[in-house]
Parts: sequence; C-alpha cells; structure tokens
Amino acid sequence: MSTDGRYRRIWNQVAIIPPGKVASYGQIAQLAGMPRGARMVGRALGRAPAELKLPWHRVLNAQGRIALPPDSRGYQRQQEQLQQEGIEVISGRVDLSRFGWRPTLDELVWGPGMLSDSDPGGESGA
DNA sequence: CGTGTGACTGACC
DNA sequence: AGGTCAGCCACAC
Repeated sequence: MSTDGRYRRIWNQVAIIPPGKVASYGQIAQLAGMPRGARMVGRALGRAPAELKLPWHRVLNAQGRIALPPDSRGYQRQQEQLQQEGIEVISGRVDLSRFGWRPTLDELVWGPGMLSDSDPGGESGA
C-alpha cells in the first residue's frame, strides 16, 4: 500500500462530507481505515490536488476547532467557507453536537467509491 | 538511516 | 478550562 493510496482514501472521505456538516481529522482517518491517522489527514489535505475541489474546510480537530494557525490565511478562509454553508463558527470553533457529520451506511457504501471509483490496483480485500 | 516536526488525539493532571 | 505526554506516520534534514 502506497502513501498515495492512503491519501486517496482520505480524499474520498473528505469529498463525501455533506455541505453544512463537519468532520474531525480523526473521524476521517477512521473512515479511511486509519484509526490513528489523524495527522496524516492533515498532511493529505495539504497534498490534495486543487482540481479535486475537496471541501477541506469541513475538517476540524476533535474539539471542533480550526486546526490552522489563527493568524493564517487558511484559517480565515476556512472559517468564512464554513459560515458560508450555514455552519455557526464562534471564535474558530464549531459545535460538533450540532454540525458534526454522522455518516450513514448509505453514504459509506454508496460514497465516491463504488462504480467509477478510481481503483487501478484494487485493494487486497473487501 | 536517525531525528525532529506537525492542518491530530486521547489520557492525565 | 488549560498544559503535558506519548502514540501516530509521512517528510525534511
């Protein structure tokens, strides 16, 4: 399994976060099959090709807080895009109990993967 | 190839 | 509520 392959699974998960909802790095990591890969999610987002148009702003830390440096450009952009979707952001923080994404079985099964999933190599299982 | 780092997290204090 | 620590793993040196 290549690093790129893991990143792709992460990107896939981020891509299916519905508008108006947010997920944590750890949550995305878990959905991607990497229970302790929270840090890798952040790295993957940084490496994500722009053309994927990933809703990266919907990814917050376990506290519902924006993980980027408060004085950074990305921080401001993320907060702005979240509010743009109707997500209430207070002091760079979102109430996960209200806006946290609760993935449904359908979303997990019928997500980006499925018919036209770009999976050249094919996983060794499933 | 060893070390330090970080868009993280959970456990402790 | 905040600070420290140890895991985590790809990456830069």
